[in-house]
Amino acid sequence: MVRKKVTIKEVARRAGVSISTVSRVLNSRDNKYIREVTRNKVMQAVKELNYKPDRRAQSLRGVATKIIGLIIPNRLNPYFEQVAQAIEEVCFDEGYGILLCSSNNNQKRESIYLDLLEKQKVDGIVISTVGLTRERFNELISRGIPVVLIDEDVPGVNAPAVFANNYMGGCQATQYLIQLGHERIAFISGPINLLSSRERYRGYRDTLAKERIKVRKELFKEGSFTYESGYRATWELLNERNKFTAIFCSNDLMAFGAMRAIQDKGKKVPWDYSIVGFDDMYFSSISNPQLTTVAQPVKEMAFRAFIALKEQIAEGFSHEKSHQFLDTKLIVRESCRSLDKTK
Amino acid sequence: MVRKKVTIKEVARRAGVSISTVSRVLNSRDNKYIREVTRNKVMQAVKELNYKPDRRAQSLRGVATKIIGLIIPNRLNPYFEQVAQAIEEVCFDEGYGILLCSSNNNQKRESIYLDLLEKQKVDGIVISTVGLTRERFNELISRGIPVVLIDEDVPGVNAPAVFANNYMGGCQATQYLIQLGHERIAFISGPINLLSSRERYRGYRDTLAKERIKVRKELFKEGSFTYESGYRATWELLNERNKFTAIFCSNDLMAFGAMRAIQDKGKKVPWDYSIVGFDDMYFSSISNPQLTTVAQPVKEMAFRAFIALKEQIAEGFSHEKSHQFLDTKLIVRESCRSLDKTK
DNA sequence: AGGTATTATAAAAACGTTTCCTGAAAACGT
DNA sequence: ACGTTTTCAGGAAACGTTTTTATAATACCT
Repeated sequence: MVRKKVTIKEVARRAGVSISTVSRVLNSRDNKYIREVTRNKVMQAVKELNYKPDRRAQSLRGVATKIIGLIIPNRLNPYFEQVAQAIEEVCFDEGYGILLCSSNNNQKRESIYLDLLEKQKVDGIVISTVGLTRERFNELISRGIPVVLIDEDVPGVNAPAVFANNYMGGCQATQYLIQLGHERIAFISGPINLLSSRERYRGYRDTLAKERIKVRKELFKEGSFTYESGYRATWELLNERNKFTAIFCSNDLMAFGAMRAIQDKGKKVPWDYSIVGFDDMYFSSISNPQLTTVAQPVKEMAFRAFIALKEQIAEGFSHEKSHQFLDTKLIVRESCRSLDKTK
Repeated sequence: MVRKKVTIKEVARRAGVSISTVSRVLNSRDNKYIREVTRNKVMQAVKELNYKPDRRAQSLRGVATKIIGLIIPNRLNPYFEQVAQAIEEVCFDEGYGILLCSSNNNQKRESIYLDLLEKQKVDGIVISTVGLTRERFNELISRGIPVVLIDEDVPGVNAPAVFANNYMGGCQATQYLIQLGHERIAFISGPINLLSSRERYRGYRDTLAKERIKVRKELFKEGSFTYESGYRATWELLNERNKFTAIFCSNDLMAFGAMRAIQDKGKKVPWDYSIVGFDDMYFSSISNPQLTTVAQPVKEMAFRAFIALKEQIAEGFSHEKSHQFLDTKLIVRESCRSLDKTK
């Protein structure tokens, strides 16, 4: 039952022609030097045998692997799924496969995956890191592997990077809340070792300051981008009986945790507390209530990341550091209400 | 800046030893025929050069690729994400990489991905198909590629398969609803061309019949496993003014659509209508209300699928058809209520 | 000391491609 | 008829490994 593997040699034999001829027919750049009849014989044989060139062998000879590696921090967070999906979409069109790796927010694991991708000789890597060092990346890059950073920056890395303008998003959410009449706005942050977290927070602070609202540190909680951490942070906030009317959560998952905590306390969103999230993952549009949130331009990010990667692959690693910040956008849905009495 | 690629040859030269010696040291099965001092020299060189064997070259010589392909229908449905995550988990431990492909419920695309995986010479494929033919799979298998079916069966395919006992799940959900006092239970199905859909429906019918409750065909709707289709089906149900008190949705995503439709009609879950879903995806536990649903043993399925794949890889394709049905489990949460007056 | 095991290393073949180099045949110009 | 291009196809090297085979060096036996 184990049929013989069909190689280019088989094809050649069947077509009564040499290996090199088969190859030349297939990589038909210059098939002007091939007789129509030969071409047909070969194609015929290829078809009959259902021959598919072995990518490993091809790539050994220097052709691209047509695989890229994608490393994301977390599968449970649908936001990264969206990133992955978007990247897959653009890869599919170009015949690229994706070696998908989720680091589970674990640096060790991320590093192991990096090794795996290197061994597999992927054409390039796009990564949303959870905090690997500049050195680790530059080392990789110096070994000739194209890398592009997405979503999370690592200052000093010699690679293009594309992310959402997290600062802008922080501003937008805060501004919106203020505009609705909120002044006591709690902030639940992501891990502060991540630049993206800090940027969102900076947006929040600056906007508050701009509007001459005091930044209260008792209204700040650090979470870890998980549902549970959002729940916990909100629960604490609620128990500490600090006065606040709104929470700005650094991502949607935590926002859901916050909503649940509020509900478990017998309060209602948005009547008692307004919530805004960050990411705009799919569930934010179908949850109850639907979540007002800051959307990241995921598709655009994925597209740009892929382009940047291809550029590097093609140009033999020019590695000019090009950072691209993409605009975020506030998506107003149901989880916030206006405090304006007149309304 | 483009440093020379480090190959086994470099290592050999640096260690002052032949290529074969390096290889033998590394694949140290029989390194009893290697002098301690040589071993050290080689290891030293490997370390200094940070040498990592090229997987393409290795696998050309017959070693495993250490990549498996995973094809799922749909990225938007977190259920499949969970499957993917579970499989990734077991792969990671064994050093396998996963080429993740989502077919987007498109057979053409699924087939293209199958080709891609074949070209990449993955060690095996686990696939949740959206309806490719028996022939397509058997052809693939006859070419020596281990395949295991997961989640959705294709009768007549010469490969092991593992899925949840969908029939059982259908029974459990229906039984539960009946037990709560519901008799008019609507059913929103997945695509009926999928066996898993039909099995769930069969469970529903049989349970109704067993309890001597009439199966009303006006309470049946076919959806497509998407949120939108669940919304639409429910909306129709509601507009047709058929009397019913509960809906059994063939997956959670449609259940969310149903809940929204009900809410948009000004009704409440579970007060006006009880809902039960199928899959138990992550969001079902954090939604509002939390969804009562039939859980599939995703981790167990993934584990078994991987084991089955490895067996095939190791045993050179025995291909005895081994179907494994795993038990489903009803997870009671907040989306159903009892109609029992006394309660 | 001479022969044979044993141990340690190197050389070479193979995996499936692509591509460079070479050469034959046809076409062309005179 | 002969030389020169042009068109077509095959041979062989190369990619980076592993593995088989061969060879060299040592140890062991008598």
